Amino acid sequence: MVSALEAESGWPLLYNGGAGRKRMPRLEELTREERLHRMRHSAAHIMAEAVLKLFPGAKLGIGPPIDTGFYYDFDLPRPLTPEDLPRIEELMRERIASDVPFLHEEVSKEEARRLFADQPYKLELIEELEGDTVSLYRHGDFVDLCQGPHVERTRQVPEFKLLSVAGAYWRGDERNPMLQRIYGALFETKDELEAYLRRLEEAQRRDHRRLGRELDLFSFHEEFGPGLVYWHPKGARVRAIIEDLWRQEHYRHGYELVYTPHIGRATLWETSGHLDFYAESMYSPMDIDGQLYYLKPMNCPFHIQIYKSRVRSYRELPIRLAELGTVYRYERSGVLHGLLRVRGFTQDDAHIFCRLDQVKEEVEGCLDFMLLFLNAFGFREFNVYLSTRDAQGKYAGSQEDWEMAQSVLREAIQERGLPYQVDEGGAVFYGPKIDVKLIDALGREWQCTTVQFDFNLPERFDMTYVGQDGRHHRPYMVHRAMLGSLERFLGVLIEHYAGAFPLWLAPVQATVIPIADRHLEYARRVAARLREAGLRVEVDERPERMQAKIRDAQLQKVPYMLVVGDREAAAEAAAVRLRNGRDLGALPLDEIVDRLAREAAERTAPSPADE
RNA sequence: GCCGAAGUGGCGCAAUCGGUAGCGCAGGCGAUUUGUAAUCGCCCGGUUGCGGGUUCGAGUCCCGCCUUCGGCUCCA
Repeated sequence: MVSALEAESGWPLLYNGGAGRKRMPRLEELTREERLHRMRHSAAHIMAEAVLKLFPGAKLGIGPPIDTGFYYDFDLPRPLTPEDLPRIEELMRERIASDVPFLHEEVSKEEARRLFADQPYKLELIEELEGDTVSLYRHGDFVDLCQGPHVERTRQVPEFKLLSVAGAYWRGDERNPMLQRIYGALFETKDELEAYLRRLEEAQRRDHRRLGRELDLFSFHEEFGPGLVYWHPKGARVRAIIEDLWRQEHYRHGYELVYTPHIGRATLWETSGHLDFYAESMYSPMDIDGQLYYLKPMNCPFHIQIYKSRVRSYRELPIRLAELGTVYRYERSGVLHGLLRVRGFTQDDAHIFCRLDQVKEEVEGCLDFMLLFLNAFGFREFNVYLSTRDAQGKYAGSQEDWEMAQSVLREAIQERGLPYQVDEGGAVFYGPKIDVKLIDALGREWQCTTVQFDFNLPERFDMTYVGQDGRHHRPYMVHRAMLGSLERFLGVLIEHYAGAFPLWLAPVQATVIPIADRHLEYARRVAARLREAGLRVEVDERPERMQAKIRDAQLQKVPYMLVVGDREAAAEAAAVRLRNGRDLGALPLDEIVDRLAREAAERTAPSPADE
């Protein structure tokens, strides 16, 4: 039986073949998400068809939609090069223009095996599918194992662009063969696609690796060790400002700061269990007087020693120990990425040891502290992930403790009105955790804050406190980092601000620009006045033209340029120019000092648009 | 670690078919003393990532290694 609509359009509008057929909803009846999903998925099929045309022997992997487009994985006789992409795009456009329908069918597994006889990856998928039949989608001569749904006709696939070729393991498992993945971007309208491509370019422009060099913030010296950061004076300045604030705020929030060694004997790491479950990330030991010492990948065992240095009473809990602790971890060479993934980094680490009745308040304290602190850097939006245990895994700690901890974490998130997702089974074996990802100016997510329960280490190190009842009790332990690591956080900040740090963070807050040599002396006096007010000021004394000095200060993203010539010197003033190009004209020196000092003290975090 | 691409003065790039490694910026020196995004001239600077090989001759071709970039995997 053919419906009127089907008869009219000339192709079967079937969504589910066989029993329970229903009409495939028209695109305009769907939500934007559903439409995009179909369009991207269909584009992936069309791309697979094109690749198959160019490489008749190609073996197909999978080709799903993703949140900016689609990809498809192929096993090909030769490596793809970027030059192949336009050719594939061309074939795709031809197919889209031909406007053939997407047809859905259900066939028996047996038939599917025949159909995909020369497609080993598809055969593998067929075997793993449940039921006796499998679902196929066909357009033109191309057929793919696929649940769908798809668009009705190829012409409904809108603007797209193939972006890149990359390697990808079959089914994401590194023991499997490496396939070639083609990524494409696809949006409903040309404007949206272009906006997305512009955003990619913008991200490149903000790349912290590039800005780090241009603004003289940090460097890497690969020949002497990849993944190891060298902070230059200006980058170190920004870091020091953050660290100072961090220390100050920790004291204010009831933390005690500690310093611990960078190495510890093997026995420490045996007790902590790191040599069993974390050895892959640890560097080879060094022999000191016949004893093996390891560089620390974590600070926790050291903080535990401080806790254990004497008997603890329930009265002293909670004990909150915080440290900017530098750790070293082996990361596989292919994963290093600027400041965002390094081999040596400084965690803004803290460990809270407390009683059961204090757990909730402590977790809430962590979240509130985090919100307060990250707000100072202009981060207002966060995505929160709650990782819980699942039924299968092996976990340290009792069932009751886990339930307590998970509900405490959940309530803390909910009470703060933070949007969150639960990652069931995402917990590490020693306890449930909250991960907070901040959202930067480009809408990207960055993992920074983490709050983790630990039911393992207190046990392993036999930590105790003496309770009101005079008996020994096991304290609860919470690991917590707010910024994650200073290296990563600085990398995120650089990209967030596109290098244009707000005044309070800017390594150089103002550059005084004398117009001619005869203004040098006055320029120095201006700088001295500002420095007295605690501001970071430089005088550009180079024998350059004023225009060149302005340009350089601008490129260095210095917030304030203070131009001084005859008129300003006579009036005890400076002509104020902002890095966004705005010219405030000449202002009295007193007013400038007040204005800058106030702005710096307020730690305002203006939107990166000020750049 | 795996797949692909790449590595040429500090930075960004060029060099035909294998035939004398160039340019801009930065840097140094000199001149200029300037009013809101680059003043002019001169000069210095490279064993072409490292090691082998092919060749009369290698930045260019071949092999190995290192590193970076884009992904994958990993991220206790």
